[in-house]
Amino acid sequence: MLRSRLAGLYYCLTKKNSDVAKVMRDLGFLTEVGEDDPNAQFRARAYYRAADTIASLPEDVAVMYSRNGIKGLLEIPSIGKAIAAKIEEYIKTGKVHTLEKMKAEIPINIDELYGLEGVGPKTIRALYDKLQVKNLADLEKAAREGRLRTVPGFTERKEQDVLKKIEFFRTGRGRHIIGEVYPLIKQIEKSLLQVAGVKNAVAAGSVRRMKETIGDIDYLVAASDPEPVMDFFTKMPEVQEVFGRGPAKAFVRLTSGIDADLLVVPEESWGSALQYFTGSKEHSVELRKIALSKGLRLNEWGVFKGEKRVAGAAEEEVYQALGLQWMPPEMRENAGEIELARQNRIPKLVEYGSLKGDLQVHSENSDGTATIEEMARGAKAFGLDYIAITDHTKSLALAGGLDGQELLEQAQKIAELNDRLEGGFRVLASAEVNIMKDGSLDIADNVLDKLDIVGAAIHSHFNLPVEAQTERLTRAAKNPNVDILFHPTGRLINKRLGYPVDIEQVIEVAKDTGTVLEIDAHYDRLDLKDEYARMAVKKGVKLVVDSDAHHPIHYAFLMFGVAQARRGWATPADVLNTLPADRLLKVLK
DNA sequence: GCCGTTTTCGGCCCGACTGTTTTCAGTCG
Repeated sequence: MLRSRLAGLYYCLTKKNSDVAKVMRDLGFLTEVGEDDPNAQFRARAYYRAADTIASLPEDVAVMYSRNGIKGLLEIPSIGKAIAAKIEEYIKTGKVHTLEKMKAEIPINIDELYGLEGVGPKTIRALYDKLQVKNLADLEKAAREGRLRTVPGFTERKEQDVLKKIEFFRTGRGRHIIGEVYPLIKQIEKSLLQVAGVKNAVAAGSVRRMKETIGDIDYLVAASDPEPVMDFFTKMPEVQEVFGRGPAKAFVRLTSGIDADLLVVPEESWGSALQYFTGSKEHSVELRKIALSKGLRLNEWGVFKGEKRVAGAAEEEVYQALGLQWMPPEMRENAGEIELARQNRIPKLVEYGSLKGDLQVHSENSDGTATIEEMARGAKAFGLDYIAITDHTKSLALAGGLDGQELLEQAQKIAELNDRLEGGFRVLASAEVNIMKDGSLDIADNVLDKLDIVGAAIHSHFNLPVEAQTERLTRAAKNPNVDILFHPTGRLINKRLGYPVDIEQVIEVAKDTGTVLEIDAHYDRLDLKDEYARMAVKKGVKLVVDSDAHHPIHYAFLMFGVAQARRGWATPADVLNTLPADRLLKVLK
């Protein structure tokens, strides 16, 4: 008895929402693949919905279960009796009988086959039944041997398509880091605006929502005659291959390996089309349900009452027709924003271009490529009023880290530079102090307290267990000289997960100590990520958005950091470097 | 499988594009 209770407790502590959500997604997927009855798609959808809900819960379902049992689970929307029982089973035993049975019946590699573009559940079923295709390798082999075309629905051409898609999937070109493709996206947007007859053009989709990575680019164009736009788009020099083209929609792959869609609508549908093409899908689905409940119908062409269009030209009027306040695209993830819109309580988010300073900037004195003065003048030209020079410290030898004496000398030079700089621009003496394995710092407190501002960061021992890593980070936060934790989770998007850390505990400690958490705006990092930024904002922990510039052109990264702050629902009051330097320093005292 | 100011049963978001379908299923966003 005791043993089983302990086992239960163990699972409670180890099953994260992402694990439970994965189980739900697998159940949904196998339901779609394995069952033919017309209701299967709705059961699958119920599983997917539950997965999404669980993934975005602020607290682990396992913890909620340990507190209130099944009853607690049933209070979660889109979780009913059957799914609650499965979650309970999973928390207690680490398995779900139904799922195991399905997996035994159709032993396919879900992770590999789910999400392969153009190959849906029905196709996967046919492939398994006819050719025993269980994974990507099987699929590739069957395609190469020309066996795919024996499956109904497949032709030689589709066989070739599958091979291309496998290649695309393998080379990891599925999702692109937004900062890497943003210039290209904007360049094409601009050239679409130049096409004769075009009234408006914008990259919608995840680009407009400013997600950290994007799957494809969704261009929306307003024009009365789609033909010339379609022609221009499919023949642009950036296009490698045209996948499809209808009267008002086209799909292409660009030479840079990213897919782009185009939709052309008349001006009177611009707003509804913009809403539709911006998404997220989940957000749009909710809007359409609201439309239905009001006796309306929402699609990309407008909001309709019967046959009559009652809104559609502007996004604002679409939301208004549904009884909702308009909201910034960065919030549209169906994560509570619709309820706020209903109550007219959408927060005023921190604005692009509203940052007055940048608190993580490197110079050539460590691993930067410009002098402090060049970084200062670059920041001024960019429109900032101050920067903090945060060169690395001595234990980061690779980056040419400074020791205490060198930091103090640098502070003296910064003071002299400030006298020389015109227009009230200010450079703050600072450092990106290295957090050691035990959470201590590599620079003495009697040096740190002479700097204007101190950031601390982890650059080593990434593989400590979560408890040790959390302790290490919170110990640094508790040092009264530390003002900011830089890039708090250490992740590199698409390259490195980041060290394991209990971010909720870090946020708790930051709240107690008044430590500020950074959103490092470098597009590789965007750390804190949107979700964690929102947790911090919710708890009242202050943020700063920094470029992590190693050259003056890197100040342009700040917009991606502001985007993450906005995705975290941060207002100007939540982001301290929207303040002038003197007020910022006062807050940090 | 979930859910209910029309319903505890019968719905479940909506439209475009593709292929070989000559009236629709599969897939996508």
